[in-house]
Amino acid sequence: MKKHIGRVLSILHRQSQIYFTHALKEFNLTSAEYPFLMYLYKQDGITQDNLSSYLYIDKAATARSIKSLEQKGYITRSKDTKDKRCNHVYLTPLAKETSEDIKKRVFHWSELLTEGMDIESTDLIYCMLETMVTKVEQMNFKTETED
Amino acid sequence: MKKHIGRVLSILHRQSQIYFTHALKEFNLTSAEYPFLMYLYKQDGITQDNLSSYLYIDKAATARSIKSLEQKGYITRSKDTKDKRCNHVYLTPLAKETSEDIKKRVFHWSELLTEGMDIESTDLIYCMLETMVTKVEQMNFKTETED
DNA sequence: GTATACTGGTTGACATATCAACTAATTTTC
DNA sequence: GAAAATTAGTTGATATGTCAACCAGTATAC
Repeated sequence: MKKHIGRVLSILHRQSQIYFTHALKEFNLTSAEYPFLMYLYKQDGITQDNLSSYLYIDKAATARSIKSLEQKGYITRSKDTKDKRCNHVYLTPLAKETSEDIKKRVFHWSELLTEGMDIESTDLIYCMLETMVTKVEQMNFKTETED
Repeated sequence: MKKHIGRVLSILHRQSQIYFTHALKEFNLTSAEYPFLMYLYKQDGITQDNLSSYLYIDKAATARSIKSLEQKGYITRSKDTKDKRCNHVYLTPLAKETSEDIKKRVFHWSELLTEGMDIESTDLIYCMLETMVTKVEQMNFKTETED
């Protein structure tokens, strides 16, 4: 019996968007914006390009989300003094103050999904999903699938 | 160390959209449309509502994808004779002729992701992802998260 | 040093999905 | 059986993301 992993991955993605839309509403954040904040909590001051690469999000989408986060007061931007093409993105006090509450909501989603599962299984699944991501990184569909 | 499963699920979802956009281009199918065909291959003649429920896709999105599949000649629709609200969706000869080739492309994506993993692990991950989907099914964020 | 290629970021066009409002058909309630 | 509630499907507004084209700045080639 062949398995089709795409269906479940799509469902979990769509449902997570719905969850975050509601869970982050009180912070005036959307499901598209929070991933950038989450990475900035680990690496404040990185460039938009770094954010795009880490999240595998198109640089156009990154530009728009970062712009929105700036307007909402969560981040500021400043050009690199040496390489004037680069925008460095920094967390504002607002972002820092609310970080624990925001993170709590974000991790809650993972907890909901893995609730009741034993720790070995959840570790394994995280590990395997990460492996899949690194595999995807090495692919190049646009040319490969032209057969 | 807290884990955030959302990031990897999002990445895999977005990358799969990119893969399917290219892999199904020669069939004139999009990443949004193929999931409906996949389910119809198992259950020809079901209603749009059934498709929405199975795929956890909003009925509005289903309506638009089904309309597009109809225009492309992959499916036909007919109203239920007893319950005139329901649209039954049927595969056309075109859909049936191309089914094996389409399925091959779809399963190829799963194979790429799980390549090199042992069968016990992939079985487990499918099982756990399915479990997560059933969990999501029982949630109701819209009200729950209003705390 | 100038021409060429590449890189980071922005913008416009388009695809995909959700939500809300609506219609039409059906079911429930009384 | 008429009013009210529910259900299947459609449409409009909006959010998210990709791709392509573009600009400006940087790096490479000669």
